[in-house]
Amino acid sequence: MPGSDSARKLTPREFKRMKILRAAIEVFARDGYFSARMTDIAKAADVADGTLYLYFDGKEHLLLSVFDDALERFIDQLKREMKRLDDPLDKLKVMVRLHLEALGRDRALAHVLQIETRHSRKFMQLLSRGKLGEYLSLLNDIVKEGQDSGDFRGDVNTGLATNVIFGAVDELVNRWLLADEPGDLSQYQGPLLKMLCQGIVPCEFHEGAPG
Amino acid sequence: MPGSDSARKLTPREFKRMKILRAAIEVFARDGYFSARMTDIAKAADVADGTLYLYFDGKEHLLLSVFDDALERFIDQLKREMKRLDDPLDKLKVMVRLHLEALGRDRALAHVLQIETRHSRKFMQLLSRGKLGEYLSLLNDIVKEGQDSGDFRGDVNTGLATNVIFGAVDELVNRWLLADEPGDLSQYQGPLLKMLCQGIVPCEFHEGAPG
DNA sequence: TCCAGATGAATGAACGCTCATTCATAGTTT
DNA sequence: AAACTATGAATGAGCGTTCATTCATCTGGA
Repeated sequence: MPGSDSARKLTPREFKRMKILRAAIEVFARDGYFSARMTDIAKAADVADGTLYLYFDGKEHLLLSVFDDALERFIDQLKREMKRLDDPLDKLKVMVRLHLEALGRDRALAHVLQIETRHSRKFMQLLSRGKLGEYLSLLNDIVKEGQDSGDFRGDVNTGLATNVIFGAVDELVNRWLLADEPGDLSQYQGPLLKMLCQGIVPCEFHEGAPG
Repeated sequence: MPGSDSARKLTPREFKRMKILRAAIEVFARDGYFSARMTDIAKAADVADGTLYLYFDGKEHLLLSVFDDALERFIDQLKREMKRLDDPLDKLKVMVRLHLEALGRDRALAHVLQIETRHSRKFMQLLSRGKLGEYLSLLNDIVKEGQDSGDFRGDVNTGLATNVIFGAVDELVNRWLLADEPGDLSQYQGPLLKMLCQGIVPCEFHEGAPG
């Protein structure tokens, strides 16, 4: 179901573009970027091979478009939700929830975002400086805000904290992708946040910097 | 420098095998698995194309061998170090330190392990059930031991905690791989552990489960 | 309403290039 | 000279991309 995203009617061209993107997601997820064949994507989109090139510049551009399209949607949603909230911890909760929900809802997309777009360093760098960078920057802002307000510890490096949070969520999604019997991804939201907030060592044992 | 790993002399055959593995690491890291050409690996190993097939069953087997070889070495070292220690927190520290040091020492290897071996789900599943699974299992044991002894919180799911720790380390390595000006990877060991142990929220704010 | 002509989106067979792999030959050791 | 190891040019399958052709739709004159 392509359905209702921004509640606006799609032109025939936009509709076909989306059909191709959707097909690309399925095929990239099933076969992997390099093994996936343009012919198969065309077949899945119910479109001729050549048509792909009327909508996208080539295979690589198609993959990039999948990524950009998905992240743009997600970031827009995120920004909208953030406006309603003040408490940094609430913001963090919502961010993690949306992240897990968005990917939990669409395994194929999750696979493409998590695995297929990480092939070459060059490619990753492109992504990092684009939409992914924007996403990380949003997360970083939340952490910073929490530290400034005293809701979060001030004695951990902001960038490192951002890194740990993102890494934890990211890895959780990865493990869910590899699991034989997946279950609901967003069920981990609560426990994950608890661990990120409180750490693994009970308070009474906390000392200065370890190591 | 291939150098002194198990302090044993290598047969000529073992030596050439290692030379090929090393070359494969460099070329896979530089070009990515799919773009890398066997010819280039042969050239880098100073060996003819056909020779590769006297030592490995093909391109995919070569990538898998890089992974297995590196992880086997690492796991052996880890097990040796663990024997000397009792305190779970010390074990965790050492594990994180060795992880960061091993990859920090060899960027090309890090790149192959982090990026190139994650291409297809099928491939990842193979890895997860092999050496990578063994590594995760070691980490899981440490967390479990700490929880049983009361050194770590018992109220977080063991698997999830393992996941968060691994995800955090893994993502840290990823960001280091993408950085323009890398710096020393193991410098983050202390801060990373601190954050994993204490979380991001000060003790006085801790409550029951969030969400 | 009907039709001739114009438009450009869609098609898919064919092209051309890129490698992974092979194997006939050459070299080296015992 | 036999047995083992290495070589690297040749092979051929696979696949991204192109482009000559088709076809559905639109236009406007009768």
